[in-house]
Amino acid sequence: MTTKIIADTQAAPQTAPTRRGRGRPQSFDRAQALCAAMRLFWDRGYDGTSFDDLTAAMGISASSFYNAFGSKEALYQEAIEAYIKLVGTWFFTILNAQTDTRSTFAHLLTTAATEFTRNDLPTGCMIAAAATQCAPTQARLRDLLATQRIQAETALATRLHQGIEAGDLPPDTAIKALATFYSALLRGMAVQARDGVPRQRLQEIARIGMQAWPVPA
Amino acid sequence: MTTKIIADTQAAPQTAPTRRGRGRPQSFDRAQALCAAMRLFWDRGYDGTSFDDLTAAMGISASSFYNAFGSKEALYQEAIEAYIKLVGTWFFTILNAQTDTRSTFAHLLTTAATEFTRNDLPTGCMIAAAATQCAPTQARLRDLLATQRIQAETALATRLHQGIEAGDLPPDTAIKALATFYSALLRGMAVQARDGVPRQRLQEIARIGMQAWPVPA
DNA sequence: TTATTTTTGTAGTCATCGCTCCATAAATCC
DNA sequence: GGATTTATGGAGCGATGACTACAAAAATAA
Repeated sequence: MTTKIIADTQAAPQTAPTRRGRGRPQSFDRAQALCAAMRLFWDRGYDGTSFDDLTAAMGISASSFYNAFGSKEALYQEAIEAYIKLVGTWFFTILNAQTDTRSTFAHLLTTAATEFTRNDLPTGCMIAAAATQCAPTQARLRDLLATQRIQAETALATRLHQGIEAGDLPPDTAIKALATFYSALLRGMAVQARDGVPRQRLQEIARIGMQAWPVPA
Repeated sequence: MTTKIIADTQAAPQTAPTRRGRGRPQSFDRAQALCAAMRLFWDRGYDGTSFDDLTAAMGISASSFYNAFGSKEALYQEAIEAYIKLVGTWFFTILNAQTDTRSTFAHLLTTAATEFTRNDLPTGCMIAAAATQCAPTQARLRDLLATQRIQAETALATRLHQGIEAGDLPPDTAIKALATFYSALLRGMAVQARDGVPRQRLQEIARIGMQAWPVPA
């Protein structure tokens, strides 16, 4: 149901320009199948999602799966990208909005509280705490996730830097530390959300988190 | 090496009163084997740790394994308990120390920064972000971990309540919210630690986290 | 129509998973 | 010593994991 919400709104334009090649046409909507896989990975993690789970949720056979996505790991990578592009839009939208830095971060935290507790999607964040503990054979996966987390944190730091340039923040603000702090808080909120903490309590975390905002000297 | 540090210091007294029963005696140190399993689970998670990994690290055979621990899941539960008892001591020690509430929480955060980045143990926390994404068949495990996380948060709330009674905190302090906030922050710090964030940066998070401490009205 | 290209359905394959069976070893109790 | 009890070693089991082989199907190109 909600797979459709995302797939329809965002993937439709991608589905349209499907070049009609030479062979037999695909019998399924690739974007929709990817979205179903994303939701499954999001909810159960990489190890917790079996091949059969995936093909069942995507509604395709094993051969179609490998023909279209290559491998379980490749699909996971695509699912992460899809998550960032389709679900994580709010994060980058807020960071790029034309508001003062403090308001931007306040908005980021409160929106995280609502986004992490949507009832039409799995709770929490697909990336925030994923693959932090895994087998050595899955080092590639762990590094992939860690890299995504670092990128999000870097985006926070970049926005703080812009804040200094705009005069929103004192020039001697410890940007990196502040970015790491809010990054950690967001990840913690994601874990809470997965444990079933209700939206209102996450909003409280957001409120208190903004108390740590640096005061002008 | 560090397995011994923990096993020797804490498990020795437990090893001593091993009742010499009737049958053939165990050929291995149960506490030490449990500690080895704990470290493995801590580093790789439940799914990421295979049965063969465990028996190899514990230095025992499959039959000894099942005779002594019952099953992989039962061992994991024991490993969690051992973690709390052996590794997580600092948490409860600090909460029970006779200092003012603010200093207690500051100490908690800075100690977390150091404990999460010990070089003789896996980084981060074994419980903080474990099993938040897993298969439906592992619901028992996920609930176990979530319960442990809730208990830690409850311990924080209890300490805050004592702070009000001691006059450290205003009576109208939002205890639950504050506990949830610091709980989330600690979990986020644990994820950072597993991503390789150095101790100094975690200390920065701790410092900023204390800026959110409620100011007396 | 025929050839070519790509996808699909079905039926497997091979490795690993957690776990078990059972005869034997090593202790205590009588 | 003999009986009893508990632990160990070694071989193997059934289920599930991700993945593959191959022929048939469905499109386009010549």
